[in-house]
This record gives sequence, structure tokens and C-alpha cells, in this order.
Amino acid sequence: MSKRIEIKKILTTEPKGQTVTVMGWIRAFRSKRFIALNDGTTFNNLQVVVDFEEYDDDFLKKLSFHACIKVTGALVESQGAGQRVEVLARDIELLGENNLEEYPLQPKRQTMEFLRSHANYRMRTNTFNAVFKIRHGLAFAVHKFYNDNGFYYMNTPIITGNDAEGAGEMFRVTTLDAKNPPLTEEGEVDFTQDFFGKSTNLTVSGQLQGEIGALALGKIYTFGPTFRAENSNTTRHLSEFWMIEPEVAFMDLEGNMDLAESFIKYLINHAMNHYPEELAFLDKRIQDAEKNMKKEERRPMGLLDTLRFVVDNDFERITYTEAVRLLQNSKPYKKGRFEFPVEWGTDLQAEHERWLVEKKFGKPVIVTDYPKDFKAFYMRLNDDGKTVAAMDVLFPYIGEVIGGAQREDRFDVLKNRMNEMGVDEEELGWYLDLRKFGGAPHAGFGLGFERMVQFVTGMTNIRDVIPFPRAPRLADF
RNA sequence: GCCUCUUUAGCUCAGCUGGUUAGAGCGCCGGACUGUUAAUCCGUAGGUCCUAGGUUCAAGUCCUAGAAGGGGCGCCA
Repeated sequence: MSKRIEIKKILTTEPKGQTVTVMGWIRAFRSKRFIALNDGTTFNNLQVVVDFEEYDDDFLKKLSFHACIKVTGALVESQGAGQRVEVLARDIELLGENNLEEYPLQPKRQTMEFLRSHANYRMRTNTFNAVFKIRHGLAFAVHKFYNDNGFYYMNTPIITGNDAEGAGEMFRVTTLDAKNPPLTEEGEVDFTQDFFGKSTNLTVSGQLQGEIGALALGKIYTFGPTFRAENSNTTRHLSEFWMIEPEVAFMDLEGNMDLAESFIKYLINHAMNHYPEELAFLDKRIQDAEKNMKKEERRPMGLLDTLRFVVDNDFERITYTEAVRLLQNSKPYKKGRFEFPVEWGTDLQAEHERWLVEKKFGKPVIVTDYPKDFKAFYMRLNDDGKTVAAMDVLFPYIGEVIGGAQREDRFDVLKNRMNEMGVDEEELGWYLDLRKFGGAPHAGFGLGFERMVQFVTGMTNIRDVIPFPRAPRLADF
């Protein structure tokens, strides 16, 4: 394997007839003479020219779609118009045959639904190649951004003993016999006999533990898997997803917004700078798909234009109270087009958020200072006693990408809020104690990584931006 | 969880107001051709019309229930 050259490198190498060895998968074999070879390093293919008189027909038949080969030959300038260089094959070795009578993929456009049901093969397509390279790039950029800004990467537990985080339904982690669990005298399942000696779940957020880190290291971020057992059937929810949660001491809501905005812009810039080919491919893919759609169903801007626009413009920042006022003065409100009511004290619905983002401002919007009644117990109570220092970052097409807040750092106020909202004080005693022993003002947020990948790649279904999606009734591979 | 649409060949789909042997393109397989670019040309094979009931002389087509999938909503990231 030592002499193998990556196709990405070969395509930019000066052809002088030098001998090269390449390995890859066949994308097409045309005229019994031309192989389009791809090794995943770029989605441009290398043309391999085969002298078919040198091989018997049985061998040539095995050079089929997605079969894997090793080719040694001379790198020369291409005679054809479609590419700059090509390899004149001197030796072809079949590394892996492909049985096309059973293989589901075909050398043509396939639907996302079909590819989703063959997730073990879909990474071989150009679209998923591009998506997962960009996903990698964004993950790398997350670490680079925080590292370069003095944050420490903190790993919060995936199995937690907290039952009271309130971020959603949880998956139980247990080794007890589901058919015959030990019972207490009251007839309940006796989790004291379980593996951890208590009831445990998969985490729904690393935030609460992240606060511990922030109040010691100053600035931390988490980036790990997160689990929600909600029966959500939408294009933007997963049961298992990755979340980035920075938490910063001595930062207020204003600083939190600044951090969120600069972070998102950094991620998008990184993708545009490092994955221009992939983004251009995805941009064209969306345009092609939209050709058959009605005008009002198409995006107002192409993918690349949208990304540039987000990076070049300040996010709009408004309070919840202002948002309600704007919505009540909006055309759809006055014409009764909204399905849900708009009045101070009820949460904004997707239709309201979309109007703000897509119609009113035409750019990302940060809504702050929501009524305390439908926000989490840990968000800092504002002086008005009615609202909390929360923020939601709303994006076009995908809605909420970030939810965050300045945290309640006053012991008594937090204790009251926990009691008000029925949060178990015993269970989260350690969290409350952070305010008792050297507490500090601090803030943070959670970014849904897949939603970010969705936005940058323009993929319409979140299940297509994670290699093996988990969702209700879906846990293949 | 709610609403809605869909389910016919390996894939994408057609199949009229119910009426002979269910079709097309692509793919596969076989053949021809050979400087191609989603190569081209010819040919063969391939179907539990999602499942179970029902209506009818007759059901891919109509009705009921269920399953799976898409989209929208809610919950949220």
C-alpha cells in the first residue's frame, strides 16, 4: 500500500508520464475503456484508461459500479475534454468485487428516503460525501474556535443520575431484568438494586455540570452526544444528537449573545473557506431540486448566498415583548392567518418565529427576555420579576439553533424558582450549592450541532446530516 | 402525540368514470460498438399492485382497519 497516491493529489499533479498507483471505487466504466475512479479524497473522479485488449472479458465485467480496484500506470495529460489528467493503466488489481444483482445503489440520482434506508451505503454518494465532510469541518471548527478563545473542552457525563433537568423525556439506563425487575414493598421498581444503585438516564444536556466547570476554569464548552426520548416526528429533531454547550463565568446575556453570534459566524466562515467545492455542489443540488417546485416553495436565496448573508450581517436582537408587539402589528396577524394566538405570556410558535426571521427581518433573530413561566428554572430572573434573561437564536428554514440564558446566580432566587417549578431540591442540591460557595454571574447556551450542519449544507431533513440517525422507530446499524 | 399525503418491477413513476394477459424510463443480465464524460444501440428476464378484511358478476382502482414512509404541527437543540 506504500506507493498509493490520493486522487485529490493526483488531479493537481503535473503529468509527465510518471508511474503512479491509485486505489478507489469505480463510479463508471464507459466504452470498456474509461474508468471514473473515486477514493473519497475529493468528489472529482480520476479517469483511468484501460486497454481492453490486454484483459479478458470476464475480468473487465468485474470492473463494475462501486467495485474497488488498485491501478498502476502512467500519469499523462488527458486526450479527452472532461479532465486534465488521466492514468494509462498498466496493471489493474481487483481489491473488492461488487455484486450488482444485489447491490441497491445505482449510478443515478436516488431519493433521500431510499438512501436513508440504506445508510450503510449512502456515504458513497456525492451528496453525503459533501455533507459528512462539512460535518467534520464544522466539528473541527467548534474545537478551534473555543480553543483559540481560551475555552476548555469539558466532558460531562453521558449517563446521569439527575431526574430533574426538565429538558425533555429521558432514556432510562438500567441493567435490571425488564421482564422481572426487583420491586419495593410499595410495588415500584427498586432501582437501589440497579447497576448504579439508583435510577439513571442518558443525558439531555451537559449544562448543569458545565456550570461547575465554568465556575472553576472560567470558560468551558461541552461537545457531546445528547439524548431525548421525545416522540418528535419532524425534519429537525433526533433522539440522539450532538450538542455544543459553552458556559462562561462573569458573562451576562449581552456577552452570551455576542458569543453565540461570533461562534456561528466563525463556523460558517470556516465551512466556506475550507469546503468551497462541497458547498458549491450542494448549492447546485438544491437549485436542481427546486427547478420542479413552485416559486413560493423555493428558497429566496441560494445556499452560498444565504451563508454569505448570515456572515455579513448583524443578527437582529429583540426582546420577547417587542416580538409580540411586532407580531400583533403584522399582516398575517391582522388577517387572522396565524393558527396560534399572539399575546404576551404565550410562547412563540414556529409560524411566529418564521415570520420574524423570514418576513420581518430576513436574517437570524435573537429573541431575549421571555416570560419566566415557560422557561427553565435556572434562567436568571430579570428585575421586572416577570421575565428571565433567556435567548433563542432563530434561523431561517430550521428555526431555533441556539437556546441559552444568563443563569440564576442568586441562591435564594434560584431556590424559590426551583420550588415554584417543582424541581427536586435534594436531587440538585449540588447545583444549588454552586450559588452558596463562591457563586458568580455566568451564562451559556446550547447549539444543536446537527441543526447547524443542516443550515450550512442546506439539507432539508436532519436525518441526512448524521451518519446513523436515531429517531422514533429508527435505530438501524 | 395530532393532522395530512403516499405505498404498483431493484430505483423513479404511469395505470382514465372498477372491465381481457398490469406498463414506461433508468438499473440488472445477455449481446453489439469503442476516446467515453449520466457513453450509445439491440434484446431478455423481472410484479404477493404494503397487509388483513369487505362491497361487487368483476378490485391495482371503491370501503374499513392496520403497518411502513414523506411532509406539517406540538415538545426542543
